[in-house]
Amino acid sequence: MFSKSCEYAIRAVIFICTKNEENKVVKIQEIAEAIGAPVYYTSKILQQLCRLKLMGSLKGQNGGFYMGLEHKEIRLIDIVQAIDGDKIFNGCALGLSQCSERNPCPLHAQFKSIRKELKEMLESTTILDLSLNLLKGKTTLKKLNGIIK
Amino acid sequence: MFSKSCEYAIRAVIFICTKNEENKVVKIQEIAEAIGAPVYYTSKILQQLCRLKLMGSLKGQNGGFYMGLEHKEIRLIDIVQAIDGDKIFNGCALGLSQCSERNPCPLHAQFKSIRKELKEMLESTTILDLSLNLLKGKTTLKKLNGIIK
DNA sequence: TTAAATCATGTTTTCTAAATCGTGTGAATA
DNA sequence: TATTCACACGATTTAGAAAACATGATTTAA
Ligand code: FES
Ligand code: FES
Repeated sequence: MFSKSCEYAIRAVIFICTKNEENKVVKIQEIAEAIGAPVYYTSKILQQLCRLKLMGSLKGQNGGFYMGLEHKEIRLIDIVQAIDGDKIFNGCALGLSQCSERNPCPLHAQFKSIRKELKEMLESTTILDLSLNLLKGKTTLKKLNGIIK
Repeated sequence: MFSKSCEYAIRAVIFICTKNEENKVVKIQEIAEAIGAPVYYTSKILQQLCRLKLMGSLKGQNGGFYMGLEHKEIRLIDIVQAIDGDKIFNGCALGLSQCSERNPCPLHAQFKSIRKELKEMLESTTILDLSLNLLKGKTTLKKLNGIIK
């Protein structure tokens, strides 16, 4: 569904968003630990999001990543598009070079409604929503035993 | 969504099914050409399906692959599970080691309904259905220009 | 009976996503 | 101003999926 990079990205922004309640920046070490992802790899992904202004960063001592007021409206679809592009929206379910109404693959009709539902979900869900549930302890970013792999 | 192997598998079985109308076995060369996939790779995938009795094969001259009466009821879900396992049904959207109701990730609730719809689609769709539409020319397994990539 | 055709199987190579490394740059603080 | 901390960025390495190869086994037809 999503690439590994995209999964890490989503997990990371949700986590950072929970910390932002306290108006703090979060160090990459802490982020990576919290979401169970490789440190260097995670930092690469977050830098990409920073370039696209989907989040912010501060260098130097007391530096880190943050999601401020200007990022409160970021939605899942923004993260997914930033990392995975829009292949999940216009890619063919059977791998034809492109999905088209004009030349549909045998699965096109059935796939269409699923993709629509997925898209609507990604468009309507904000990172903030997800982070609030995480704060309330309703959801988790790690398995209880701590192993994510 | 699906692995490349799985995409090839689905395209192949649909194609073979159309030929079965004429009660013929189809050579791997013809199959690979028709679905725009690498010959050796495709044969490996089909052999896997044969072992699981999801299709049949004949060796020797005039040999090839076929889908007979005993395979008329094969559904998309059978192919997908044979090749990709059931990670698309019990894998977590955010890559946690496992999807669970007990310890849901932040996307679990939203993802659940989409996965349900996908599963129902795969369960209810037979390869035969898809092949009939292909025969009628309503759908295609290749882009018109022949390039699938 | 022999040769050609075709699937079966194990091994090797290639390609790309994923992960790591090394060095640079900016900011805080002493 | 010097030192240290933390992100930025390009380059490299690793791992696993995808693709190709080589050889074996089985059937048909000449
Ligand atoms: S053409 Fe395959 S999903 Fe649209
Ligand atoms: S726990 Fe992530 S989708 Fe169910």
